[in-house]
Amino acid sequence: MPELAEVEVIVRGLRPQLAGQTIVAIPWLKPHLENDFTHSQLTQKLVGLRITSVDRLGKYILIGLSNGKHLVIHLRMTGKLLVKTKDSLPTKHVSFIFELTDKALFFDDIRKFGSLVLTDNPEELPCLTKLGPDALTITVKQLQAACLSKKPIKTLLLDQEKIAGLGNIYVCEILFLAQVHPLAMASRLMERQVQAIHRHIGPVLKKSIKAGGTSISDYVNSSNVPGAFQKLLQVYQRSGQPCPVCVTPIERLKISGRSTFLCPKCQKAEVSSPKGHK
DNA sequence: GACAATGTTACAGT
DNA sequence: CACTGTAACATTGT
Repeated sequence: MPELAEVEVIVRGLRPQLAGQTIVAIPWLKPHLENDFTHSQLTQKLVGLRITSVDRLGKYILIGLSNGKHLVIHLRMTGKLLVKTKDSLPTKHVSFIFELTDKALFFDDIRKFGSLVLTDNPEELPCLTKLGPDALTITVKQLQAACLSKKPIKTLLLDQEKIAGLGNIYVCEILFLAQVHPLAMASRLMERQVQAIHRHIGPVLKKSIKAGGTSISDYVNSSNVPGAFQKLLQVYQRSGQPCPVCVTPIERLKISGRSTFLCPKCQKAEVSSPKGHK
C-alpha cells in the first residue's frame, strides 16, 4: 500500500508521537518479523532505549534510538504503523507491539511482507545504500542519468535503485501527467519528455502528501486515518473511465507484472522506434 | 474458483 | 550481461 507519499505521511505523524518516548517493553512479536533476533534478544537490545528520530528513506522508515542504532522498517504492501493507547490489545495481524512511555506502537500487517531490522549504521545497510536518489529531491540530471536504460520507462521508475520511493500508483499518474507512454524505452525518450516526467514527480507526491496519501484498500496513517488522494487520481484503477483530458477510455495493461493504467491517446509512444509491439 | 492487490526478490528463460 | 516474465511471500476482497 504505501509508496513514498504514504510513508512520508506516516513518518510525519510518527515523529511528534514517538519523539522522546522510551521503549519500556515488547509485549508482542510474531516470529516472521525476527530477521536477526529472537523475541528475548530483541527485548534485550531495545528495552530502555529512547526514540530520538523518525525519518524516511525511499519507502523505508528509520527510527533512531538513543544508543545510536536504528530500527529500519519496510511496510511492503499492507503494513501499518499505528500509535495506540497502552491498553490496546493485539488484533489478528499484528506483527509487533512496542510499549512506550505513555503509548504503544503497533505494527499491523495483513500480508506479513513487512520487515524490521536493527542496524548499527543505516549507511552500511545494503538495502538502503542501494537506493537511488529520493523521488522528492531528484534532479533532472539525475533522472536523465537514470534514463540511460533500455527498460520501459515505467519499469525504470519503479526500480528503487534508480529512483527511490515511487510505486505503481504514482508512476501511472506521473506518466499520464507527463503524457509519456509507459512502455516507451527510457533511453529513447526525448529530452523534453524526461523533463516533463521530472516536472510532475514532485508536485504529484506533494499534493498526495497534503491530501494524506492514497487509500485504495489498506492504507491509513499512524493515527488510523485514511488519506484522500485516491479521489484525485487521474488514471490509476480507472480503466474504462474517460480520460480527464480527452475523454478516451482509460486502458489497462501489464508491464513487468504490474497493472498499468494509461490514456492511449494522451500517452502516445512518440519515440523513435517505429515498430511498437512486444 | 480465479484473479488482483500500494512491494520486493529470486529464478528461469531469451 | 541485460532484460522479461513468473512465481513466491500471505491474506483479503471481488
